[in-house]
Amino acid sequence: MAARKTDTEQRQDQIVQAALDLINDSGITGLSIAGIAQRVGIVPSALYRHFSSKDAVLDAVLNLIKTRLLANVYLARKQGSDPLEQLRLLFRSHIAMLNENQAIPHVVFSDAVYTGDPGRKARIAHTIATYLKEVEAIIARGTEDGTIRKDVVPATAAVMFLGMIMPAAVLWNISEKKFDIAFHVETAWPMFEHAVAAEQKKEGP
Amino acid sequence: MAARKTDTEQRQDQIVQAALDLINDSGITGLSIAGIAQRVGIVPSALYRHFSSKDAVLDAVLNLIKTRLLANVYLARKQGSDPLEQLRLLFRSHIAMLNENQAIPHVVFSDAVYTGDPGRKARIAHTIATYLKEVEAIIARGTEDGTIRKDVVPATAAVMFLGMIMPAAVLWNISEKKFDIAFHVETAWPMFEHAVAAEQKKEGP
DNA sequence: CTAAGATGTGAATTGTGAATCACAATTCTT
DNA sequence: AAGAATTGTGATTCACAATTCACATCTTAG
Repeated sequence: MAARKTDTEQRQDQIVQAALDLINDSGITGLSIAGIAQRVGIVPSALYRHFSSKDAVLDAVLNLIKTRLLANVYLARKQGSDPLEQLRLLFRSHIAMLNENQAIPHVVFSDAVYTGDPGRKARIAHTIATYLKEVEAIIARGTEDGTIRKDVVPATAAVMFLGMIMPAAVLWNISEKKFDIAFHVETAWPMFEHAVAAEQKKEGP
Repeated sequence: MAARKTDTEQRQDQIVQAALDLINDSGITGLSIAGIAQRVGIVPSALYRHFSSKDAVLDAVLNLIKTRLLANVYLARKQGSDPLEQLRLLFRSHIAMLNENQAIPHVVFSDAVYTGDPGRKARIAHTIATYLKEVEAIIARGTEDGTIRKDVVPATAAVMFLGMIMPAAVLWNISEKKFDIAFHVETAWPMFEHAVAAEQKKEGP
């Protein structure tokens, strides 16, 4: 049954990914060294060859999440032609991300993350703050180029942007996937646009 | 050191309140039989005279939260003259509630709540759904009496209403209370109003 | 090929927190 | 006030999960 020996670097990646998957399935509560090890195909004690502690694994997971979140932002910024379009893309991709990455709300909202290293809470706060700053910057650019109304407060609009995603994630998760997320995306965006856009887009002929 | 003997009913109230307080302070993770007992002033094993298990305590806490949430809605509905005003009042009181009741987001978001009784998740889902239905009903009344635009989808608007509160709660909590929640209330509401109201309120002369 | 280093394994250790139980102290009933 | 019922206590059990450790096995540099 001996597992094939593998580079620490690869193992670390496998472990972090397994941890993320495990959180997706069973939440933070279900995150155990044994569970991770099983998914990776090694024995629990072997995991300590690659991470010094469970906390260290959790930190690595948080880093991965941070990376993915920000990658999303950069992609949207690159692909969208104007600020409003960039936000729309970000909104859609972020929602699409929920399927595979329920772990994000699980980890970010759960206080299980806070016990242990006290610096971790600060680091999560920093990640969220960074994400919000990015959104805020997009909005600020929108107020400058006229796509977004001048009286919109970028910081607040950024929080409300998050407010389209966060409740949707929670509802979708808590309702056993019964919450109609596609409908939400279609109807929430026009509302948000109405709240911030300088002029409404006309539809039809 | 023997604690004074007290009616089970009173003790149950004390225990639920202590549990709620404990969650406020230390999150779901910090919720322990020992911790609750200490706050109540009894010994851990004594708690089992009043609740059959930790799960039973948690269920009682959820009930308390449900009651408080809905009480908020009924009060706002009673005091507000028109639907939009009712929403504004609900928003403010809900935010004000955050100080004492951080436990609500803690409990709702934490998956610690889901492990154990599988019916609990459903019950939480039901509570949130009920809350949303109430908000939705207010909005629907608004579209009828003309305070809210006809093209606003009540269900979506209700989720976005929640979206003003939920991220604020999380940010406030995660930033060690540094998030400027008063500012958020002042600036988010006009945005929401702009998104749904039939006409903007005029300011100044 | 072989020794050193890296990785994997199973058993044992430790800590934690929920739950149980026999017994003690109190409150209540009559 | 005596006995029953209720509530409180301390010791203890139980399950579970993280971590450590001595030893086994693989990989690779030389």
